[in-house]
Amino acid sequence: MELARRLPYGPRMAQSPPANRGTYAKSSETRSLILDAAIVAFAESGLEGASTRAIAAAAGVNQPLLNYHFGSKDALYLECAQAILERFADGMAAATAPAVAFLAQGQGDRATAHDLLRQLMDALVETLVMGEEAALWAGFVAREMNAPGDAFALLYERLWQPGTELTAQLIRAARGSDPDSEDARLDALLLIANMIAFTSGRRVSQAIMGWNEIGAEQVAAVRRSIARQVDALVADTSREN
Amino acid sequence: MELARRLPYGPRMAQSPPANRGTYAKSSETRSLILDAAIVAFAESGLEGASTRAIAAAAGVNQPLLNYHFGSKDALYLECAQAILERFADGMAAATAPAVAFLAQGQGDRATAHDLLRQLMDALVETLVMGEEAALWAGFVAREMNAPGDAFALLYERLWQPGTELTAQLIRAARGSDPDSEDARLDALLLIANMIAFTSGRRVSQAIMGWNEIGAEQVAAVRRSIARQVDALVADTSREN
DNA sequence: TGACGATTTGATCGAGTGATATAAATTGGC
DNA sequence: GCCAATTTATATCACTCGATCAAATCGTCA
Repeated sequence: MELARRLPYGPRMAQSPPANRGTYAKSSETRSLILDAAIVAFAESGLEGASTRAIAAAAGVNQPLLNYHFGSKDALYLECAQAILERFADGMAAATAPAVAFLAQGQGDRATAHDLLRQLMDALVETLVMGEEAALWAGFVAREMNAPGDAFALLYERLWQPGTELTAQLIRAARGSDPDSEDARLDALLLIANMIAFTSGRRVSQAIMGWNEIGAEQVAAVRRSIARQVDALVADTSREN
Repeated sequence: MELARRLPYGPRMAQSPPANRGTYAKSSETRSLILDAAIVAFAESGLEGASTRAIAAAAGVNQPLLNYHFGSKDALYLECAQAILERFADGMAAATAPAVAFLAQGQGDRATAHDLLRQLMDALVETLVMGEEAALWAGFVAREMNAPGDAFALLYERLWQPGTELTAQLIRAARGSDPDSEDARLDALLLIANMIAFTSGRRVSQAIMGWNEIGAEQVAAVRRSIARQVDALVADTSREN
């Protein structure tokens, strides 16, 4: 896990010739072509279900090119995970940055924390439920969560852990409760888990709701339901049952 | 889908000798041995990831025996889905039966509906979060939800659709709201989605909560959090935002 | 333009897959 | 004990898989 951060492209260098890649213009273009196709394939079929030949065909290139550029199928899979992490973080930056800044400055008033929490969840719904390619990312992430593979440690450290921690701290700040409260962490987990209904469970949920598409109207409905949960979560300052 | 119900063992009969199986006692025993091993293997590795040789080895039998009993790998996979459905339904019967009876008798008071809803969710948490083999079922179901395969239609008709419908009707009854309310269905979906945090997401959640095990104490915490959600859900009778 | 390395290709290797065939051994109900 | 159902052992088929290699192509720079 720590090794993965220090040597993100490590395994490939060890066995492949391209030491100074990027000199040629077309090379990096082909690389991202393969990467995009691989993300789709891995998200839809998993590491074992997606064949390198199918990925190559989808990318419009030859099969040995995958190993030339990425060293191995496993290394390509890892780079897909990293690319997904980066793209997701970019899409959420507008909502996470203010929240992080707020928490960093120590004590703030509870109303602001409540607002930031609601905005964070709104952004999450907007990104995951509305965005089309985010549905692919969710498929990838859901597989790795269900059956841990090579990318599990990476996703845990850079996605699940910081995501739930940020949410939990906002909940605590909005409640004005103990900053070590374990309840807030559990509530954050369950709150975020709601998203799965419309990410990896999109097909099922869409069928059950009878929605032909998931457009602005549907996203608004989901957002309302989540917002109501957030309000109930924060309002409940007495934590004994 | 309709065909699947009328001919649950159809595809096998067409190509395999055992027309009158079940005559011998040991035969059915071996069958369930294979079935149990297959459920574990499919849940952990998926349809493509689990090989028939590995399943046979885990069951302690020969590989050709799988096809002798089930006709094909796909048919075995389908029977696993059916077995999971039955076992899950058995485990939930104590909670679903009163709810179904209550709803069948037309109008009941809202407090009773609220109670039944809470008991239904309690049973769901108890079965899915506490039960060990339920974690396997969840892995199987999560895969099929994320990437629909041969068992999708079966799971939809016998698990997701009736499950969310029952929950939604209880929510409506507890609220005293319009029995056609779309909001209740959406709320039911998100409520049930919470479970995923501790089924297919069990590993992640356990690490984040810092729980060494998921025992009675942990299940109680989850149950409290869910119960609070149910209360907030029902209390909110004004449905405009 | 020619040279040389980076990139891309076609062909192939060994391993593993699901399914089937065959023959023999074992089992259990009648 | 008969006889069919079940199980084992072994071998094989046709196929797909990831990975590798030599050769062809491409792009940059001398």
